[in-house]
Amino acid sequence: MERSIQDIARLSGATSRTLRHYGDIGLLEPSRIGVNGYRYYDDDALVRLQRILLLRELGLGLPAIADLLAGDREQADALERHLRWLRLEKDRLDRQIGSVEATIRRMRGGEELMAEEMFDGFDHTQYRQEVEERWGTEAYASGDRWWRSLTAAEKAKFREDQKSVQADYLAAIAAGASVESEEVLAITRRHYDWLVVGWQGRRPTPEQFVGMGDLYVADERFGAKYGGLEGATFVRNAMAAFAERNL
Amino acid sequence: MERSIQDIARLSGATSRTLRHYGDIGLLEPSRIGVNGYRYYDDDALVRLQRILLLRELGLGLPAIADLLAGDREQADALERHLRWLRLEKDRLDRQIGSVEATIRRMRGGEELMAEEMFDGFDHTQYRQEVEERWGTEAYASGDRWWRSLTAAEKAKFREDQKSVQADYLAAIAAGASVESEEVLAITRRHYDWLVVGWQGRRPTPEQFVGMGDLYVADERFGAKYGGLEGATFVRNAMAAFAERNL
DNA sequence: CTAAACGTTGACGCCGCGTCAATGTCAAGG
DNA sequence: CCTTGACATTGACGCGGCGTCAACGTTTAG
Repeated sequence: MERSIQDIARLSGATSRTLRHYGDIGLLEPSRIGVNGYRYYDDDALVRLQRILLLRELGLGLPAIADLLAGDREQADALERHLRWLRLEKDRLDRQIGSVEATIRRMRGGEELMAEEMFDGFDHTQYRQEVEERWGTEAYASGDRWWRSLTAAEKAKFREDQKSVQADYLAAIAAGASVESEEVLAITRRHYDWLVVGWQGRRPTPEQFVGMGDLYVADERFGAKYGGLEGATFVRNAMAAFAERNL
Repeated sequence: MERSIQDIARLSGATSRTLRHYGDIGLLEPSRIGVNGYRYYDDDALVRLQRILLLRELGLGLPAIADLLAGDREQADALERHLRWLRLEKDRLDRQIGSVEATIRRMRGGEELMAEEMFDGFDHTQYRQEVEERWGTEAYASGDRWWRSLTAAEKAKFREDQKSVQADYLAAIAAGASVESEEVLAITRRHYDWLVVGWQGRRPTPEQFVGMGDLYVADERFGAKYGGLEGATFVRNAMAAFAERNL
C-alpha cells in the first residue's frame, strides 16, 4: 500500500510539513518519489513514523531518535540518559515554582522586588571569593540576587536558623556528644536543611556536602565561629557522618 | 559610579553579550554611551539588571520581564500566569518521566518498541470518530500510538480493568445502589483511574469527566455495554457525583 | 612602540517545525 | 477543453536567548 503525504499525515497525526522536515534531515525518507516530485510512503515508512512520533512524545530530540532507531542496541541506555535529564528538568521546575510562589507572596505583601541596599548588617559577601572559586561567578551572583530578593523577615529567619544550629553544635561539643549520635545527626539535618534553603532548593550531592565540611576546617573564619579547629573538625565529621547515613 | 560593560558583567554574573542583547531589545539601556561607542552603566542600571536576572531565573521570558518592570501594577498577576504554566510544564514532565520509565522496562524485557499489527482483537479504533471530533485527530493518533506501544500483558490488564469496572457497575445497578453511595463512588474511582491510565496520566477536568458520562448516554454502543439507557444514565450520574465530590 | 585586554557592530547557529509565498499537478465537473 | 479546488513542491523567514565567530577599533600597562 502506498499513500500520499496527506494520507500519512492524517493517519499519524503529524503534519505534511513535519514529514517534509523529516525527509530533509534524513530521519524518514519517502519510500518513493514520483516523477512529479510527490512523496509516497509505504507501510514500513508508516511504522517507522509511528515510532518516531512515539519517541518524540517522550521528549527525545530528533537526532536522538535517529540514533535510537538506527538500533545501536544500547537503546535503553539512551533512554536512561534522557530520563536523567528529564528528572533534572523536573527538579529545576520544582525550584522555580517554589521561588515564583514566594515572590508572589512577597509582592502581594507589598515588598519590593529586591532590596537596593547592598549591605544590611549581615555580610553575605563574606565568602564571595571562595564561592566564586568553587562554584563560579554566576553561582555567587545568583545567590546574591536570591538573598537580596528576600524580605527582612526571611533574612532574619535565615540568620536565626544559622545561629540556632551553631549554638546547638557548640552545646553538643561541650557535652562531649559523638558525631554519630542521634542528637548530633538531628542538628546536622537542620544544618543541611538550612543550606538547602540557601541554595534555593538545589540539594548538594553527598560529596559537595562533605566538601563544605572540609572548607570549615580549612578556613579560620569558619572555625572561629565553631570554637576553633576542634569545633570545625567536629562539625565536618558530623557532616560526613550525616552524608554517609542520609544522603 | 559608572562602570564598563565587563565590570557589570562580573558584578552581575551575566555576560557582556547578554548586556548588549538587552540593549538591542530595549530591556536595559546603558546609562551613557561614550564617543567611542563604549557602553557605561550606573547603579540604577545595575539594580535594574539584577531585577531582570532574578526574574529570568524564575523562568520568565524577556518580554514578560519588560512588562513586569514597566510596572503595570498587575505584576503579581503576570507571575500567577507564569506559575500556572510552570505547573503545566511540570505535569507534562511527570507524564514523560513515567512513560520513559515504562518504555525502558519494556525494552529491557525484550519487547518491541511498538506492535506492528494494527488489530488484536480489541478494537481500540472503535470510537475513533468521536475522539477525533471531540479532541482532534492528533489526540486520537497519540492514543493509538500509546496503545500499540503497550506490551500484551499491559493491554490485557487494561481490558481486564475495564471489564471489572463494568461488571461492578452492573452489580451495583442490580442491587439498586445509589449513585452517591460509598460503594458506587469506589467503583467510579476505579473507573476514573482506568481513564487516567488511558489518557497517559493526563487528568480530565471535572467538566471533561462529566462530559464523557454524557457521551455514554448519547451513544448506544456505550449503553449496550451497561445494560441499556438506564445503565448508561446510572453510570453518567455516578460520574457526575464523583466529579462533584472528588475532582 | 607593542602586546594584551577590552570594546564595537554584524551575522550565523541552535531546535523543530509553523507559516507564508510562489508555483506546479491532479481529479472532478461543466 | 477549461475551470475550480484540493493537493503537491521548494525556498525562506521566524521564534528565544543568547553563544560564538569574524573583522576591526580603543585603551592600558610595560
